[in-house]
Amino acid sequence: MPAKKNNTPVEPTIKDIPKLYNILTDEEKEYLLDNHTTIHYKKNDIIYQEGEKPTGLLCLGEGKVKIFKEGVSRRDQIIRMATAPDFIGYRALFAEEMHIASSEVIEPSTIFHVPKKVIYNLMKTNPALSMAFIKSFASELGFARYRTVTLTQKHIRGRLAESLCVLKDIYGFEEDQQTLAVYLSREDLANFSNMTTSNAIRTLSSFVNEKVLAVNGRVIKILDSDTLHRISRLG
Amino acid sequence: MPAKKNNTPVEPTIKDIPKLYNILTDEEKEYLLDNHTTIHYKKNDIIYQEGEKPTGLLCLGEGKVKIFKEGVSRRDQIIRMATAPDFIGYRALFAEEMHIASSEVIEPSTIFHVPKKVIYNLMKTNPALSMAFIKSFASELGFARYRTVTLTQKHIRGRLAESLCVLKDIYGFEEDQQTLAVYLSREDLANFSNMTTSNAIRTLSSFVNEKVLAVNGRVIKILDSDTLHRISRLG
DNA sequence: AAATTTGTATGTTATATAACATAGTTTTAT
DNA sequence: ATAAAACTATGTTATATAACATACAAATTT
Repeated sequence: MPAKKNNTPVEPTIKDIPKLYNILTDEEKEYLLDNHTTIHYKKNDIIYQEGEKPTGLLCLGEGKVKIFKEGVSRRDQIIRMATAPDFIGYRALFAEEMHIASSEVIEPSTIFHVPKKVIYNLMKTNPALSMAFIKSFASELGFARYRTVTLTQKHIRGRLAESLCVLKDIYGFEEDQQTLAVYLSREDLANFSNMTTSNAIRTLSSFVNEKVLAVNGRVIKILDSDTLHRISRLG
Repeated sequence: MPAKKNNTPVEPTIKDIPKLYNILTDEEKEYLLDNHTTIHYKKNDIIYQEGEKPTGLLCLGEGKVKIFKEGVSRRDQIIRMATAPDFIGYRALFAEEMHIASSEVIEPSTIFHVPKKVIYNLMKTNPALSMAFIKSFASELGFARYRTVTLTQKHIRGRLAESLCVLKDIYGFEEDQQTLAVYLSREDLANFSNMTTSNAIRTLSSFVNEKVLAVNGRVIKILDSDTLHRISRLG
């Protein structure tokens, strides 16, 4: 196993997905441990693609992935940024539909694949597990609706500011408590904020001029969090 | 009980919510029948408002309601149009959050209120019920994401055309197989399509000129469904 | 190391749509 | 019945943002 540059000490296991593992009985835990596979992905790998059929529950044990939908005229829209220990691709699984979005790795990731049959069996015996998925769905749906309104109604500055706040909530800061702990291209930032890449670059630059951010390549420091939130709030 | 002008013959009961009632055991059915209330609403009534705390599961037994979020600058956005026998307000219930949207009656409606405790008890004993909610959530989340992309990326004509197609899917046609079986103000149509009222009126007029629609007040006839779908698809 | 590709930066122009204005029409309230 | 309010219609103007263009920088490939 290669040495890690970050401070994650050990290889993650499916035990690191608490909202799945922790609510199981000992017997169920054993069943899960015996019936899942671990897959490692490197940056830019595609985990699944729009139109494919889900085969099981995917749990992000480590890493960062983006989930995006192909837009009307080839302009992608990032609908979700996931982090460990999130479930991914489970909407299509439970809806019994094809994936309506694709999933691409942003940072080297470890994924646990629990076959559909296995997860359904667990849900039959454990009501708390179903409840956990219901909770996940309810909160994702809330977020999706909130975003629909803001992405359609806020102006560019508000949208980008909001996206940065959301990224901060999801990934947090590095040790300096300023640097966003996710490193996206301007294009990804644009696709997450519903704007063109040019406008993401431009707006980022004006935030730097206004001393709200400091930007160096993909490294974004939030210097004035209050102002950033205010810009986001006012639209 | 007043005579009905439409062909719904009888007062609905909670037995008319199949995805809830039909999956229960006899014992559970009795428990549900004994532990819910029926509320009648008239047009323009508010069922619940953004910020309120849900107290139970609401099932729309009859009628039509709109669910909308207050936008950034007082511009409402209709995020869902519901019809019997839909669940409403259940996202906030299961997320254990305040409502993030408001619900207003479009057509006289009958709603069954199942106290939170009761629905949770039923879910504990009946895994199929949880599964039904998971399915509901998964399909709503899919729709929400699809709409986020189209409302942000399609042009006005495409957005309005899509909204009309969606309304057709939800409410269907009247007996003539042409007239949309829901009668919305231009403002509601606009708020459902992410545009100003003026632009909804204007675009509706151009669809009439193009013989795609026939419009008389709030009565909308879809004359050329293929073209309408094409306009929606091309954005 | 050179060449190619990909990403970033910034200026200019075009355009879709909001904002505003006015008026006619229908519905609701007094 | 009349007044008031809400809704619909259409024309004009303003503006936010996309589209396009060019250049430079960084990363990747040969």
